Amino acid sequence: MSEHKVISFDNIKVACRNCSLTSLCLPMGLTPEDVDLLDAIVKRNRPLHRGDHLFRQGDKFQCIYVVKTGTVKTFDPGEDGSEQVLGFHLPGEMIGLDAIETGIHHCSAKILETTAVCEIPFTLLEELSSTIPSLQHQMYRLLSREIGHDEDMLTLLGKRNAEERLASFLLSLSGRFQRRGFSPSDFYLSMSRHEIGNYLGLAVETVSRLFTRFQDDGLLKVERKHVQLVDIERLKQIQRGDQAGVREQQVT
Amino acid sequence: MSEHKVISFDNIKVACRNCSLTSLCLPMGLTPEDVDLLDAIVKRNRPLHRGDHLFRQGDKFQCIYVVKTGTVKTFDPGEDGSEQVLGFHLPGEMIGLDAIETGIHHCSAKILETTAVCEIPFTLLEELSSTIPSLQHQMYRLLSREIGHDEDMLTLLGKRNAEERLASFLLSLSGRFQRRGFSPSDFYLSMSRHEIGNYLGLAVETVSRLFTRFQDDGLLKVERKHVQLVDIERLKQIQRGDQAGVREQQVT
DNA sequence: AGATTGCTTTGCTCTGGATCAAGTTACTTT
DNA sequence: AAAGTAACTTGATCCAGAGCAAAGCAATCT
Repeated sequence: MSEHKVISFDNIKVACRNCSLTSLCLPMGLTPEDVDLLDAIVKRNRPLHRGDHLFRQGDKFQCIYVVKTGTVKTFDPGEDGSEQVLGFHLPGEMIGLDAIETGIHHCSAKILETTAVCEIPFTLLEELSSTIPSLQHQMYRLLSREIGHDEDMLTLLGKRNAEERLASFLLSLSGRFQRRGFSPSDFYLSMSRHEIGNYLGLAVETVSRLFTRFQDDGLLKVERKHVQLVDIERLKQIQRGDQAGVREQQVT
Repeated sequence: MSEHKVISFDNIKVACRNCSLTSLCLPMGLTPEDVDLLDAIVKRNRPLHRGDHLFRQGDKFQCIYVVKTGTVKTFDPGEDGSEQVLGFHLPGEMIGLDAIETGIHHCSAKILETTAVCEIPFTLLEELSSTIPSLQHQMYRLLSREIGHDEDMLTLLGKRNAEERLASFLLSLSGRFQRRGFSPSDFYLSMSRHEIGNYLGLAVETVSRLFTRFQDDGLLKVERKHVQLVDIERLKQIQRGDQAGVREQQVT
């Protein structure tokens, strides 16, 4: 019964230069000719479905992936199966950069909702980047950004409490949606409470309780996967640990 | 009274090709000629002293640094001064990769003990790397390694308990010392208990207590900064959460 | 030598979140 | 529609590790 009748992406001949993600994943300063060269090595595949693996830890590293639509989660499965979620990847975000060093995928990547990805053979990308300085530059920037982002996460896990972590998480999503032209205050979560907790180093129950509490305090509205951020300012205060946090006591 | 009479490194004309760190920081597959080119852009400075800043968060990013001798700690000072230690860098390790993206240093770097560093102007390195494919490749690998390492830290902070974290930390140092030709089981800590705790997301007191407990259990000997790992095997068990942990109960 | 300062250790108490244990609600499948 | 299953919520309890306070020790200064 694969009569899914999904929109086939095969016939969509949108080159990189026309891709709506250009400003997110492509180097600024590439000439149209350069973009065509890059475009030529990018493979566009049929959409993947929830639960599919983009790759698994231990797989040979061949390609860098860029999310076009949908969401992908990356995680370290752990010897004993005690999965650690490493990230949730939205359209325009790259996946697989941690595999360059060893040539073996260091984490696994799983589709959270119907997703289309671009696939870029790394060897070709690398060759191309040595002939196009601005592409090389962009690659360095992307890798560097990833490092910076991971460092932010280290601070989150090392220093922030549960409230601050969830607030940060929601604000991060909010900002990323906004940059993609979606509402920063009204969106759907494509990951489960369990996955959020895992990502933030919290138990599912804690995440659930915090959602309830944030809602009771008028910071947001949640219903299942649907979130509406009502008071972003106060969420930002919580994020930076601005004392008082939720349950703002009336300061006399 | 700058009559420090420190060993001047100015007259040490050790080129990269002769540097003992070659296998750690230089690309495999660079021809001797390539190494000379790289060598030409590397600046070698006089040693820095405990407490000196290599750079501060917010500084303009100009150079990548490589530790030659000594130890450097990187950290995010945090708005409110609630420092988060991001890493301890031993000889052969690179610093500053997270600044490429924005051109502004994302974290600060401080010297923990008298340290010599090589300074590589990034713009020159970047240019050079586009003419030497194997150098470019090595740069990608180094950046990727950093990402992989940060991801490992995320798992450490997100999933491991205090014992597992300290064991991991000690084993990481042990391995890195070994690769540099030093004893893997007998070394000095150049960072304080406070800094270790901060790095591992633990309170100083917890770190101190764990050292005591590990010692009581015959895993290691500590005296101030001096550590001797006595039972590395058991430390590895603890690291991977191999149940029983310390206080191995007699299993009848 | 004695005093000052800054780590580090140790004991005691407290708490944020984990864990355990039921429910509850929403999808799927039949 | 009923039944099953997976995700989520909520309540109750517990505990690893934080925080506080007070020594203990080294290293430096006077």
